Formats: sequence, structure tokens, C-alpha cells
Amino acid sequence: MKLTSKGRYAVMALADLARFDNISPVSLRDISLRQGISLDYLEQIFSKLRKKEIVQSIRGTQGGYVLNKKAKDIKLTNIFDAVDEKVKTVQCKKESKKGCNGKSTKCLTHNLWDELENHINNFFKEKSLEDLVKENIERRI
Amino acid sequence: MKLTSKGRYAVMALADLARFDNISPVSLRDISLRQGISLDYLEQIFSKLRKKEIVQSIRGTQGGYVLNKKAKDIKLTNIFDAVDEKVKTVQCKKESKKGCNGKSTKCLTHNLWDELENHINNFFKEKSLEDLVKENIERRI
DNA sequence: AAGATACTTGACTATTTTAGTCAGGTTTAT
DNA sequence: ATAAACCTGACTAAAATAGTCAAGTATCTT
Ligand code: FES
Ligand code: FES
Repeated sequence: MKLTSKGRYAVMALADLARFDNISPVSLRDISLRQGISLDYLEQIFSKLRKKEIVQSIRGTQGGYVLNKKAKDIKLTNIFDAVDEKVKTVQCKKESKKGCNGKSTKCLTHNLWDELENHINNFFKEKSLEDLVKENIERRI
Repeated sequence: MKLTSKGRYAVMALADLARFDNISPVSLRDISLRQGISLDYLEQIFSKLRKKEIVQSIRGTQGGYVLNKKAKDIKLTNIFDAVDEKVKTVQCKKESKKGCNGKSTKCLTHNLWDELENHINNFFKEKSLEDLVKENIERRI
């Protein structure tokens, strides 16, 4: 069970963005250099973030991206949702009555994995981008 | 972020095993049929579980596997450990002082992912095989 | 108006990981 | 003897991931 780069980079890039976007738009090039993430890959990620209205783009020279909401209103859930980083623990389709083994009842572990999924998602629902930025400022002092 | 089959099957198979192993050894063939898991794959998994002393094997006709500890002393952590299903959220090497971006300090999100890793592992540390068996018995009533 | 910067889009590909399969064993109860 | 079941290691197909690449378009600065 591991976190993929897409999710990791999305949060990392937004954490970087959130520190400066009140001054001026932040270009992906800068984020790429500061965070060591491929520019082309960042573009894919920000395209999704923009479509889900987490960031706003400003084209042209001196352009870049800015947050589209307050940092405290952007939860990790929203970010992960936007870039399709999903938590998947059960194997079956949740809506279906059928189990993952093809049988007509849910398997022995279905409830367990469902609990796990909720457990993980709770973490993402609680944490906001603001929490992350604050923590980094404190560390720096 | 998703759970892999290896971890899922390991727990599923042990949950099945735990229900009957007090009567007689449970053969992988039976588990394979009941849970719909490939026999060959189960053998790989149980080889690891045996090496980590979670199950004990009994060879020959009428053989099979039995738990090597009490169900309440087998935590999900132990199972996942045995089959190398690890939770990996940070990208860097934890021991190292270096960050995942190659720089000399940890990245902006390192602490966040570390928290997440602990959050998930706590779930695995608390849940035992006994919990799982009990839950299934209750559901059945 | 020109040039540079930076966003936009979609297709393509290499690498890695996962999820098995396969072929050949060995042990032991009956 | 023979069948049931464990044991081992190597091999492979499929899927997912993590990018790259190419060809744009918009806007600011000079
Ligand atoms: S995970 Fe849902 S039935 Fe097995
Ligand atoms: S995850 Fe550890 S430094 Fe980025």
C-alpha cells in the first residue's frame, strides 16, 4: 500500500504554491525547480487541479497559478480527489451485494477493509493545506 | 493508494483458517476453493507466513496449516509484515537526513506523510485476527 | 509588433510492480 | 504404493505508474 507520485506531487506543489501565491502567481517552472518535479508532469497535475477549481491559472508572462480558495478550505481529500489519487482497499464493487470472490455474500474481510478505508480517508478529510503551511513555518523558526 | 492482493489474500486466508484450525489442519486447497484464491498463489503466501511463524505446517495426507499463536495475538501488522505488504508514504529514506528532492533538508510534505504512515499503521497494530473472526461470527447470527 | 514566458492539450512510452503460472520436487497418512 | 498435501524457485503476462514529447495558445514586456 503506497502513496503514488501523483498524489504526493500534487500536495507538495500546492504546499509550495501556498507560500507565495499571495504575493504573485507562481509558475510551474519555479515549482519544478524548487521541488524537483518534472515540469511536464506538473502540467498534467495542475490541469486537473484547475478543472476542479482548486487553483486558478493566469496565462502569459509573469503568469502562473494561484489558489482558488483559502488554504484552510482546501483539504487533502479535495486534492486527492482532483488528481484521482483514490484510496482503494476493498476489491469488490461497494454498491453490489456480491463479494470479491464472485459469491453472493461479501467476503470475510470486506468490513475490515471498509473500516480501513474510512480510517485513512478521515485523515485526509481533516488535514488542510493551511495546516501543512503552518507546520512548515513553525519548523523554520 | 491501494491494498495489494498479497496482503488482502493473506488476511482473507488466515480469517478462513482461523475458523477451523482448532478442529483439524486446513488445507490450502480448501481455502483456495472457499475464498476463490489461486492455489499456487496461496502457497507463496503461506510459505512466508510459515517462515515468520504465524502458521505451522503439517505435511502429508490430511495435512494443512494451523495457527502458530492465539488469534488475538496475531495482529494485522504481523501478517502484513510477513508477506511484505508495507505501507509506504514517504519517498525518501527515513534514516537519511536528505529529502526526496535530493536536497539536504526534508521536503515540505515529509512530516505529513510520516503522520499518515503512523495513522495507517496504528490501525494495523490494533486489529487482531480474533477481532476479525468475532465480527464474522456476529454477522452470521 | 516581436519575443519571451508560461499555460494547454493529447498522445505516446519506458519502467516498475503486481499477480499470478508452471514445473518440479518432498513428506506422510492410509 | 499411492494419493494428498506441502515446498521451492523460476518464469511471465498484465496492469499501473511515472513520466516524456510535440505542438500548440494566451499575455506581458519592451
Ligand atoms: S472486499 Fe468486498 S467482498 Fe471481498
Ligand atoms: S518524503 Fe521525505 S523528504 Fe520528501
